[in-house]
Amino acid sequence: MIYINQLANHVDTEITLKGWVYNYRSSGSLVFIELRDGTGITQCVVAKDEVSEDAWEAATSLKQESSLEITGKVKADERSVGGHEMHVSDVKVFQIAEDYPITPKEHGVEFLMNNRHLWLRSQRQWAAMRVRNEIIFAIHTFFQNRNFVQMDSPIFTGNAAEGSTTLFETDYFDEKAYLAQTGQLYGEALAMAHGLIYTFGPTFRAEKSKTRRHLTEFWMMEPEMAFYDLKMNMDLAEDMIRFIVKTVLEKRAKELEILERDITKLQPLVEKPFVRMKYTEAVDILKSNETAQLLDDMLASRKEEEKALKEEREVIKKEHGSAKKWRKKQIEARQVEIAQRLDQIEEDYRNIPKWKESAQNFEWGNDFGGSDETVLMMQYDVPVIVTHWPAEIKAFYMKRDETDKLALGMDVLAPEGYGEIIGGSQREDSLEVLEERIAEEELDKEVFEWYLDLRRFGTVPHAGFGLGLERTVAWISGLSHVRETIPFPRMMGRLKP
RNA sequence: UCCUCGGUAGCUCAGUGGCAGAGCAAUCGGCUGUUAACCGAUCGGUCGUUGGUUCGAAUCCAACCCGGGGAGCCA
Repeated sequence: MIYINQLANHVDTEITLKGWVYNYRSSGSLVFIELRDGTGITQCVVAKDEVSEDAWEAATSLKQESSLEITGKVKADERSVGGHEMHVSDVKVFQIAEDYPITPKEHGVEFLMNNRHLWLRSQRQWAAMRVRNEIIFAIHTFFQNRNFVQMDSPIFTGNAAEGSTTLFETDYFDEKAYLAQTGQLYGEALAMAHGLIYTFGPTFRAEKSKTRRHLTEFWMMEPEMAFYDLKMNMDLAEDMIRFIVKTVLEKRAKELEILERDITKLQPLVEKPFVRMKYTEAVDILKSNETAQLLDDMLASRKEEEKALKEEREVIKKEHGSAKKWRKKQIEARQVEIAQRLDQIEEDYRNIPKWKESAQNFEWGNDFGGSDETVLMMQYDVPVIVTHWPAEIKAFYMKRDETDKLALGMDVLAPEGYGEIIGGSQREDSLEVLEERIAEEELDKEVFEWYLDLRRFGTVPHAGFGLGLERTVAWISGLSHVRETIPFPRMMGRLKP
């Protein structure tokens, strides 16, 4: 089989491609077929007087997503997508697809989600899945090269790991079982067996979150390392993220281009070190005059943008009446764009004062809200690692610093408002302290006995973290919603397809 | 659970009290270099549902259903 992404090796030779019609245009005795075969898209040109009557009949009967086999000579052609073109000598149809629902026009979210099984064939979705795959492969490469062993944590568990989150309950032979919300506690057991391990699998959260950052089923990669402290944990997380970003930039440039990703936003973190700060510093920054000023400036720049957009809208509105048809379309498209941006600005007007208030009045001891993360991250072009959190707002298993007030947790926040992509910590390694915590939080000690064994039999300092795959894919791809970063997203109210 | 925006043709939308509309898709015809091709014609409706106000409701009111964004919670 020859695939479209290998066309450069077959210029001026006759080959056969198998695939689907991505788009179709005809012009009298010429037919242009944009063929996709899973590896890419190329244009195939069929000329009536160069093919048999049967082949011409087949070519003119094609519709979007029809499946077919095309034979022809590969030509280098600048005019064509991908830089190559097929001069067709024969066309064989597998099936003519009738009324493919997703046309090359715009569609709404609900419609596309209902047709997710078909939407995956579209260019942007295709590119996003390729980036996802590259990220997964980069993660495995990174850890395998460092002698980590990939092991799997169970999906059915008998108890919640942290007590706080809502879990999916299932019936397990008349016993209650929950779908795992993290593999971490198991990861710790595995690290005590192999030293360096990572788990990679689906996790489940039954929270009723309807936002662009949440799924009920998502994939998490969780390394756990014996003899690692917080500093080593941070270094590992930073090295890993840098490796992932570097790899995607190198190997998936074409996909990032399809996704219209502004890669200058990713390049800084290939060379620059990440920003590291303690929670207390982060709070100071949030409450600072500089942050307040930044938000005021943001509001002012929105006002200017709004004025400019409204002026532009008036100008093109006048032009519209006497414009030629193609220009009219261009104007109409631009008007939709302007309307959308104005809506966004309208929302910013409502949000920015709230963000400012939330940041200015932030009280030490609280967890950061979504807006606080955004406001903090507006000030950096590389990820920020926040450590030393108030112990009360962090999980019982996190080790505390010498003051006993601060947990040695770390959150890695991605730039551009993508939020928390990593949460991790150095783990509490003292049996006594851990027993105290469990009592304090009124957790059922019984279910943690096996976990406490890890502290009874050769306990060591250790640390680990969890990387949210979909948030990472969204950030690197520049996608605004995690639902486009997984083939079949599961979220509140969405179980099909 | 709460806040907020929305639901009109297969799709994307316009229509804010007085004849149900446009573009795309589909169907037919035209065109030898198209790039979301273009040009002409045809087809296409339970205006989310139920009830109310009104001479008259897609439009106003109420309840409910469904979806988007956000809060809380989190990766």
